[in-house]
Amino acid sequence: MKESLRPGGRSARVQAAVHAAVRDLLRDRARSELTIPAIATRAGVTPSTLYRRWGSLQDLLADVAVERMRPEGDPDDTGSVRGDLEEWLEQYIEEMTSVPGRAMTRDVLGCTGAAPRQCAAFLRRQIEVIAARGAARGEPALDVDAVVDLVVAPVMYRLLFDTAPVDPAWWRGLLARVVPPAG
Amino acid sequence: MKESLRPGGRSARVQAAVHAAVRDLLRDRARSELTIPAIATRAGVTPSTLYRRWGSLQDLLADVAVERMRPEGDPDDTGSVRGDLEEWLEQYIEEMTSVPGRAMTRDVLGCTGAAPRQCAAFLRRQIEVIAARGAARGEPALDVDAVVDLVVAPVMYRLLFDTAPVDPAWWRGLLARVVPPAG
DNA sequence: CCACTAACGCAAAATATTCGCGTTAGTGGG
DNA sequence: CCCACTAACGCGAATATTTTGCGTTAGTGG
Repeated sequence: MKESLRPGGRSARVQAAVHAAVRDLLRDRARSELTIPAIATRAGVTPSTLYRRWGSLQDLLADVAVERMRPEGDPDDTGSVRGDLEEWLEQYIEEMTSVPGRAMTRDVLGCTGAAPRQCAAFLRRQIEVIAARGAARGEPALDVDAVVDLVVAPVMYRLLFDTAPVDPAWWRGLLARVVPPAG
Repeated sequence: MKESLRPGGRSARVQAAVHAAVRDLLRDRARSELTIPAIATRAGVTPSTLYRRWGSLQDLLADVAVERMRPEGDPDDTGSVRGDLEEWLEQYIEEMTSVPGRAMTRDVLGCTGAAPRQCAAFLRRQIEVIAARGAARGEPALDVDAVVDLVVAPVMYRLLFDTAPVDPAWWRGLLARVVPPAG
């Protein structure tokens, strides 16, 4: 994430070790035990390195969360825009409904940097890929803004402001408002 | 916020003093200077009181933010559901677009308690009031869920994930999807 | 191979957090 | 009104964390 002036060798190793340490501790230990000194010990570096490089635990967590939210590839191709969106949303919601998933989003929002914008960009990009594939197939144009505003945003709102699980019928209904069911 | 077992006298005074101290410091000082000891000094109490009662700075800030977001009264009555919503949204967005406004929402989301749910409840309640007034006037029923999902959620998404100002034409367009413009 | 310097390690100093214990002051019963 | 009870607070010691100065290490570019 950090556009380091010196991205090579040691810096990269330290960053990888720290990220791995955060992911490990985030899995094993309670959140209240997730402290900078603990992460530093696990990563084999001194705390001051983390303070200097990330500034605070919040910003470090946001950095790690952004990396975990970065898509590893394009959304699955199901043969139709509607199918692609449905598949992609289902996976996204499943990942983000879990307690650690919700925590990740909050970590992103709790930082001082550009993590939130980056995250939103990831989501939008995935939708754009789906839209582009649909266009190539000759399907009617997908309104990406509408998907963000009328589907992604309500889902995110639920995830952030409510602890209840997200009803599949509900978000499929949202999707149907933007993209008519295939077939 | 705290459903104290003993809400009277001293406890209430301490809470009021602490909330006031947070609001003051939040206005005067930079956010990085907003620390528990600083708040305690300003409020005239010892830090340990804050730690015992609120647990952490995050939870204290969330508590204060919830109080600031609690509506002070019903939305203005403009004579129509559409007008009420427009007026209410305009005020809400204006308040929340500012840097401290956005910070408030993030404070709410960064806590461990029920602040987010409480906040969402506030918003929903306001919309319900508008809906009830409309019903009493004989207007067509307002779908409160639709307002939350298709208007409030997208606005919140923008506020949280983007730093750009919110375009009035855009959110009025969202509103028009749910409530046709008043004739 | 060398000069340059970003990034790191280390340790001391400054701050923040936790905890035990005594005290204060709401609360409820007589 | 008075008293017993105890939640909530104050204080200070003990811990834990964050910050900072300075020497060292190791990428980077010539």
